[in-house]
Amino acid sequence: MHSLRLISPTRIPVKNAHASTVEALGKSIVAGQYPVGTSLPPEPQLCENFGVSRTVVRESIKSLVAKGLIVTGPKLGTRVLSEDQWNWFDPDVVSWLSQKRLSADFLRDLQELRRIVEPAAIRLAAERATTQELTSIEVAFSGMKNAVENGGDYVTHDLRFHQGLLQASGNRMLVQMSKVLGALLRTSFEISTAKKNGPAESLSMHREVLDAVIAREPDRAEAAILHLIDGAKQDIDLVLSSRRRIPYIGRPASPLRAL
Amino acid sequence: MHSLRLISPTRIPVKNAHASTVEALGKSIVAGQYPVGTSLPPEPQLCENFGVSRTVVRESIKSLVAKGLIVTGPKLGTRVLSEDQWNWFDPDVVSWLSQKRLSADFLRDLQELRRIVEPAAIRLAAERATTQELTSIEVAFSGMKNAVENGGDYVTHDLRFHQGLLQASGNRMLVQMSKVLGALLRTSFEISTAKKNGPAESLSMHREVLDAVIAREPDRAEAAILHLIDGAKQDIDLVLSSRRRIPYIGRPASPLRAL
DNA sequence: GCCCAGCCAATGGTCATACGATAAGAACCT
DNA sequence: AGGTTCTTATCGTATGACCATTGGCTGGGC
Repeated sequence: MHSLRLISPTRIPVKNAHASTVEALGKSIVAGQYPVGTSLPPEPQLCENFGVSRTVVRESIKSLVAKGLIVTGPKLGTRVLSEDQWNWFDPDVVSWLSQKRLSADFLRDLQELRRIVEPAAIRLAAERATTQELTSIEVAFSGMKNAVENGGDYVTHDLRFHQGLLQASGNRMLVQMSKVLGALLRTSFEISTAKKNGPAESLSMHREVLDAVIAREPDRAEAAILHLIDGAKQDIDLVLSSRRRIPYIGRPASPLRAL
Repeated sequence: MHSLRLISPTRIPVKNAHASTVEALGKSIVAGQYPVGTSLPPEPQLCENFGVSRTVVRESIKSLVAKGLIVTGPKLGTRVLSEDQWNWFDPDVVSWLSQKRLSADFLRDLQELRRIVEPAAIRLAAERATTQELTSIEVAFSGMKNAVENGGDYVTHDLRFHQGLLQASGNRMLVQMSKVLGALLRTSFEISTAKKNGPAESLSMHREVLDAVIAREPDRAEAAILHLIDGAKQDIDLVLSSRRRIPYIGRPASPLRAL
């Protein structure tokens, strides 16, 4: 049995039993493999499915309980809770959702949230951002600019830019949200990046946002970010309407690439 | 055996080993008993402290890991993560925070979040609330009114009122947030309720909010809720400034009662 | 004296087994 | 048919053993 473990040549994908079990179970649940209200297979069955001991299965289940996905109890088994009980701000849950169930609903909710949170956050940032935080955002912008001019990973720097803004709001709740919004941002960035001149076009808008924050002008900063957000919304809506439903998509890295 | 169940008037205190261990550990951590970066006592020690088996301790730890409070590793021990890694939207974490560490920072962040989220949510609610959702809010309002006139639990109905509004926004993220904002709402309600005529005064403001939503007038609804929120903020600020620091408070049910 | 390599032990990670506790559903009695 | 008891599947808890990882110690070499 031990020899099996040595077979895998790559080092990274080998996560410990607990982590991979949590991920596998979590993804199956958010993907809808076990409908809400039904029970997962009993523990011994799961042990067999995943090839791990009951200890690992149980600890994994406890992790998912902590994230609000399921409840457990003697005789009632491991029940999937209704979606509004899930912890929609847990980074893992959101990550699984955006990988396994990138539905129009989910994107709409996220888009709406972004339009609420980011403008408010940027107002705060324009008032309280430290020079250090501003520098960090400036660096992200340079990365974006460089990616446009010389080619490179635009999306990553774009993400850093927006997360830097939320960070600069100085509100821990908003910072936490940046982790969640990352899922949406990545998706919308990939859509708009796919458009011709997408990055080049958005680059100037980002510059405007950053300038306004540096100038400590909340109103201007808010207007600029709204401009950016609504542009992204248009891109997403366009894609969503062209395909009636986008229920389940498997590709982790770039879920909407196919569109 | 059945008779035993009838004895206890309160349902809560009887919890299983896992739940109470998670709660005890979680509260100690958010209370700052184990400073960020340090390690908790090793598992055998915790077993002894809580009088449970290693199984329970380990599963509890996994739950806290899932909430972002700690990380574990061989030889590392169980390390407390920095606060910005915590899941600030986990209902348990927020509940522990508001019970064990009701700091001015925490209240300020929550207050800020509320002022961002609730007005936006109410705009959405004014546009999309179903008659059923409106009825549920109306019921909550009746409860508040009744509490003012005949005495009773004002705060609970006040909470239902606001959570009903977020629910009516039709956005799952905002609904999730209502669970978190509950912590702030409860606190601020208790402060303003303590004021003379507090409830009576706020009752008419709530009426105004609800009327605007029913009339489907987002602008009016937003203005009304802002009025309400800023009133609450004043109350909180007043209390906070009268006492320079409110670092740690133990009373779970009504943390600021003493003020 | 300083630095690096290699060993060591502390601690979490995993496994196996046994038994207790609970509640859904069946069987039973009235 | 209705309620009550019983059965039993399933999770909850406990125990003991061993594996795996990693920080720190130890010792040797430069």
